[in-house]
Amino acid sequence: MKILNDQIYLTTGQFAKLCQLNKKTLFYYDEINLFKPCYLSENGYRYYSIFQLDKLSLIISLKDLGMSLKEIKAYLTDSDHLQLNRKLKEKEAEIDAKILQLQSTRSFLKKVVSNNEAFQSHLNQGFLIAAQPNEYYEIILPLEKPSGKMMITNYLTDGLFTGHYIDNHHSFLYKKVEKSDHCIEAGNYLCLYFHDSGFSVQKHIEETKIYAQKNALAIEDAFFIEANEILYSQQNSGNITDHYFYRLSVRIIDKGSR
Amino acid sequence: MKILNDQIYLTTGQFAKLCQLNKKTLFYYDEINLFKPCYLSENGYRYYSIFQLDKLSLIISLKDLGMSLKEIKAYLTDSDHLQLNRKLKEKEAEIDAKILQLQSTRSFLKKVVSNNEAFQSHLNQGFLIAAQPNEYYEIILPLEKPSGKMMITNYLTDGLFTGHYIDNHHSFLYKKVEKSDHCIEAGNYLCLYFHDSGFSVQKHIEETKIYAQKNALAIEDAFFIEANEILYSQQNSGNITDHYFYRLSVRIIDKGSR
DNA sequence: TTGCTCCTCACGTCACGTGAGGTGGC
DNA sequence: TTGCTCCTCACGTCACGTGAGGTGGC
Repeated sequence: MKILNDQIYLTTGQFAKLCQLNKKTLFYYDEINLFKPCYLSENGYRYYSIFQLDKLSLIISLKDLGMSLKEIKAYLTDSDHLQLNRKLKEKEAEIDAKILQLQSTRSFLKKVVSNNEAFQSHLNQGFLIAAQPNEYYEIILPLEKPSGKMMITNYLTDGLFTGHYIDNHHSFLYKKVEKSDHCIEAGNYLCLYFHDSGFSVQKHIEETKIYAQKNALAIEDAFFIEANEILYSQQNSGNITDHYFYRLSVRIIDKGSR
Repeated sequence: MKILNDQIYLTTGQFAKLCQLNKKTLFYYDEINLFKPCYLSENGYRYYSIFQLDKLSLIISLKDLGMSLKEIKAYLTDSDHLQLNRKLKEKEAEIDAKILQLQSTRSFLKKVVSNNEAFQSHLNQGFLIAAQPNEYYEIILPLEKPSGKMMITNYLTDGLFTGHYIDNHHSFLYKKVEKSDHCIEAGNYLCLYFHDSGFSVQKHIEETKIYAQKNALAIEDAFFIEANEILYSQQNSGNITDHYFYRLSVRIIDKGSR
């Protein structure tokens, strides 16, 4: 710390500690002319003023919002002042979008956990009957015409959980969405959690039909197959594989409605 | 696209497009054994299954939350399943903290803009009288004992706007905070926006006193000096300097209360 | 004087991105 | 066949982080 003309100056180390930054970060910002000490002594020591904190705070905030240091520099050295204000106001809208994004990430993580828990408790336990609420899906890839264009463009940020629909006439891949015209109707479902290669799915469908008949359960002919690759690859880390944990489910026809 | 045993496989390029990722990112994830194609053909072509999307989605989500790929790999290959679920639940709490952080960043940007606008319209326009609401501050560095420990530890995420308080008996640096014991009392303030080195602050205080006397304004003896380095360095990009744009303000004593 | 801090320089690292150069399926 | 896509390999880049080795102020 140094006092000169009634002003306080901090060394690189002190200033870095104040900001919770690594000293080398300040060296780097100095080197690329993004943020320089306000005073340089004759022996080469860098001195920062506390009044510089707001600017650094702005730099770090913009960096955390995903801007590159080059962009930030362009922002802060733009000679048009009004533009800086305008751009900062735009950033406020961007932050709102990021918050929505984070909220959707949170709900995704929640679903991953509950899906994992379902697989962990039911895998290889045979058939079970489970109530399910309405769920919605969109078709992403009709298996009938594999040459067709794919319909989704932004799966990662947009949708959660993919499945394979099979009935007597159709076969397609779907992804679950919040709301759509296609509905997986609420009701009781006959479910089977199993581990296999996708290639024996048809065999499990046949087994399910037999089981239903033996137990006098009337089932629809629409089968939903969903996979959990997260848990599977956890147990078989890193290896290339086309085997997964699957859940097969088919709706039990409500006797009252017949 | 390739169909094998009723399963659809996508090439690296197709899968990358589906996920809005760069192909090279998938190559890299393969190389570090984080996320591998489920099938590798004899000629070395990578094939991905749509069922792998959920796992990639999880990886990208965790990456966006700031985790390194190494950490994520450790997460996903931990043989203890329950731990994965527990860790993911922890992440949900982290997301809430991030949302709060983003909200405070947004309010910081707002303040930066309105502060800039004030400086832009009032700089070098002479004295003006402005009404101010209550504001609060904490003392961060008493100038009397520069050897003392600094009191703030996390300025960047925590506080906004630094200033210099001067009256007949004290001189210290403060930062503004949401709420504290120290208050800059609401009222009308005599303000001067000027550009200078910090070193002539005393001169401007004297000028202000003279101006007040001439105009029959009773003022307190507590002067608040705040700097705007963001706008200043915008005009003088990259150069080392200890000059800033300053605002000096002093409260006008309410005549009615005398 | 001792220990701490400052500096520069060179190299490492993380997570990719960018061509070059060659092969291969519709 | 043409054009598009696939691959590997090597190198570049961004934003630092990590020592090495030497100086300098309380």
